[in-house]
Amino acid sequence: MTDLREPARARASSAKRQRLMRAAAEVVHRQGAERTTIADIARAAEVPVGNVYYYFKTKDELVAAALSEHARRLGLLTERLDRLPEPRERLKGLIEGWVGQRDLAARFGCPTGTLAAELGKRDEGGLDAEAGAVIRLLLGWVERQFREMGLPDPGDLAITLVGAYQGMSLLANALREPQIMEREGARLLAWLDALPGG
Amino acid sequence: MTDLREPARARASSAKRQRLMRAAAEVVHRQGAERTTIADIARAAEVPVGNVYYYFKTKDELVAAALSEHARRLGLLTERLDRLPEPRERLKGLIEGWVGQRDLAARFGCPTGTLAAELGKRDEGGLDAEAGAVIRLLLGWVERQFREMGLPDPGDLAITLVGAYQGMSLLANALREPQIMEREGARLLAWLDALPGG
Amino acid sequence: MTDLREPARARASSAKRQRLMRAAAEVVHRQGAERTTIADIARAAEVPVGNVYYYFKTKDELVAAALSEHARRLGLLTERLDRLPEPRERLKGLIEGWVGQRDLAARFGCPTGTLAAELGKRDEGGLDAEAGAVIRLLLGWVERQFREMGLPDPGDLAITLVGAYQGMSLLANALREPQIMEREGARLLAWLDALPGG
Amino acid sequence: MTDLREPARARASSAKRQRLMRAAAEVVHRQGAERTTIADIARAAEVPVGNVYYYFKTKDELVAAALSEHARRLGLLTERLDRLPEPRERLKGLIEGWVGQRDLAARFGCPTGTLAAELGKRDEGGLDAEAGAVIRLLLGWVERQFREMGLPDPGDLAITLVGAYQGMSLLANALREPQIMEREGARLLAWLDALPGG
DNA sequence: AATGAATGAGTTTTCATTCAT
DNA sequence: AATGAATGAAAACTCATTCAT
Repeated sequence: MTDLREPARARASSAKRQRLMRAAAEVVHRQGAERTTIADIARAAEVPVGNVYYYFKTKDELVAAALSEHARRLGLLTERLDRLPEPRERLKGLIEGWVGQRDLAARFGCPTGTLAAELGKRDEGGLDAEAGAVIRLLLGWVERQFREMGLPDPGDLAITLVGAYQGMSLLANALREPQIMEREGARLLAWLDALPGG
Repeated sequence: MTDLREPARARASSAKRQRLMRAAAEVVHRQGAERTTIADIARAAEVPVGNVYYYFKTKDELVAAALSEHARRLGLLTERLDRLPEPRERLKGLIEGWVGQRDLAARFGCPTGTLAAELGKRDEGGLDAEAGAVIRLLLGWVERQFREMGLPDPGDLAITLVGAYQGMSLLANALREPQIMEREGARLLAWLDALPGG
Repeated sequence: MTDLREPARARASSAKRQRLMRAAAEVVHRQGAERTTIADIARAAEVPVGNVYYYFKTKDELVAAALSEHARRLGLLTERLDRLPEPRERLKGLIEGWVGQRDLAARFGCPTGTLAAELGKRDEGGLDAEAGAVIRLLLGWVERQFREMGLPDPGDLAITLVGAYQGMSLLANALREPQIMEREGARLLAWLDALPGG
Repeated sequence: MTDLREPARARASSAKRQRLMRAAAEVVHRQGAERTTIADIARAAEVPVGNVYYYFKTKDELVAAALSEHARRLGLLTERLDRLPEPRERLKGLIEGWVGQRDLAARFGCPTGTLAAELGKRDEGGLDAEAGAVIRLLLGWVERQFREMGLPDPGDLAITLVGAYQGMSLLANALREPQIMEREGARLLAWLDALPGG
């Protein structure tokens, strides 16, 4: 009775599109892009298969949508972390976030990393580049924190930190051992603390 | 006409089996397990499609064969490295090997790591465990070197080193930047040198 | 605000209907009935897809509309030609009109002829008969000219002339050679001139 | 018991491929390329749908196969006609062949002509050119006969004759009147007889 | 009348696996 | 052991038509 007059159609459509994006992100994370069928995503989003194509013209567009959903979530996370006063604290918050996801990571890996690995095997479509772009978002944010700390080669440090995350996710996943995330997370926190800078 | 025919069947079969394993390793590395068809592997191995099933009863067995081919190669590498007198030198040799593969890694990632990531999304077949086992081989060897160096927590150190390798491979691949392998490789070498122990 | 709104609905509907008919004629000529989607026509007519069904209940009705649009255009042409005093001149005008369309014909064939050929393969819906009817309009008009010239078997002559047109259009189209229209057109003009009669 | 030792596989495969080509030619002639499904052709050839793709990788290849089947049949016809001593007699034989097919033509048009018209609406795939090539085969043969008769502009005469055939087929088809084929056939025979030359 | 969205049946295509020699 | 061929179950995608306002 309150917002009923807002454009119902646009709302519904938007909502469905969002549902599809989220379902795509989830299902693709769990099953991989190749093993995920449109029907899987449609089912997860509770949308009839035929209707999916009204919102996304091809399966690749849905995979791209999954990627931007991950980018969006990354944006939400960094936005929250940006409220912390110290860059070092922000980075530590990031790592704690990673460790907090250890069970999911040990089961399915990093959503963006595993997707990038899978898409990297293609030589058409350009989806691989889109996956790379999402990872670059993360790298960029991390680099900014290191720069703000006044450290030299913040780009390299970002590669090291994000690389460690990707590596520990992959190992935790391959060995199905969430504890790897904990141990490596602790090591990274200590490493951060040992770094000089503000 | 004398000894040439004796083990003809066995020999031929063995040779073909090997060709198929190697082809599987190569093609799966480049295309991913899911996007690789039996026909792709057969073509690469120059074996008629129908004949593949004489050697491997299912596609999964071929993927497993690709994994053991990677394990075999890892074995060859560590065997060679084991001839070095110092464990620290062996580890440095390992890292140099990784960096030497930077272009391949930047294009297709680590063969075992990307395969493990892909297979990790399955919940049937147990191939994921086999991928994990290959990675464990590497971890075990690395751990032995650290232990031989007399360092505490050699298992954790192995996770850190191998994790760094997986992470830098993934980033190099996702961003298509082989230099990442060089820079991170240099960092790892310096880290090794800075470690105490024999 | 006075008379502008009176027949607003009818007027608007009429205009849209006409736009749709014309778009259907054009697009179907270029793409063929089967390859043309309702959305194609809607887009060309700048009418929202859902709205098309207000004016035409089925796709077949739209194809029929394309046919009557062609009939209408034929009517305009013959009306204009009918102002010429001599039937022979009218027929020559007709041929000149065909030749004038040589580039379009070489690209897409005769609009009615190719549509008749396509619809002729159906055995339901009766659209094939409607296509035949449009061709009969042309044949009838041509026959009247020959009759007015006092020639025997004017119906057969009409078949010959219109058949020559359809044949040259098809060949020009199949070979993508507009010159065929010119050469055959010239031959037909000479043939007409050589015929006896007023 | 006679030819049993000929390579059974090759024979079977060849036979099936031929069956598919013939089925494609027939069904596409009757239904048009666009309205014909792979399943239609498979059914007509009594081949399981999935197996069709062993012989033809795409539907377009099947349509191309239909075209070359028509070319093959044209070759058989002209080969037979070439045994006639006089080029004029050969051409008359050609026309008689056309008239002999009047019922089929009145129902479905000229197989090659209608297919060319349909394919001419595409702008990708190059099938339109293949259709044109088949028509060129016919034009070339006809032109050779006119040339052998010592007539000037044999190419133009060929266009006129083949054009008349295509036109009369189209009209007979559009109006569903086989008699058109007869009347126009008779006219063409008379026209041929009236031409000078050997 | 108008319109974005929804629906579902149909079509092409792929491919692991099996079959028949 | 070897091999071309066969099979059938998916899967992506299309589109006429209908629906809900």
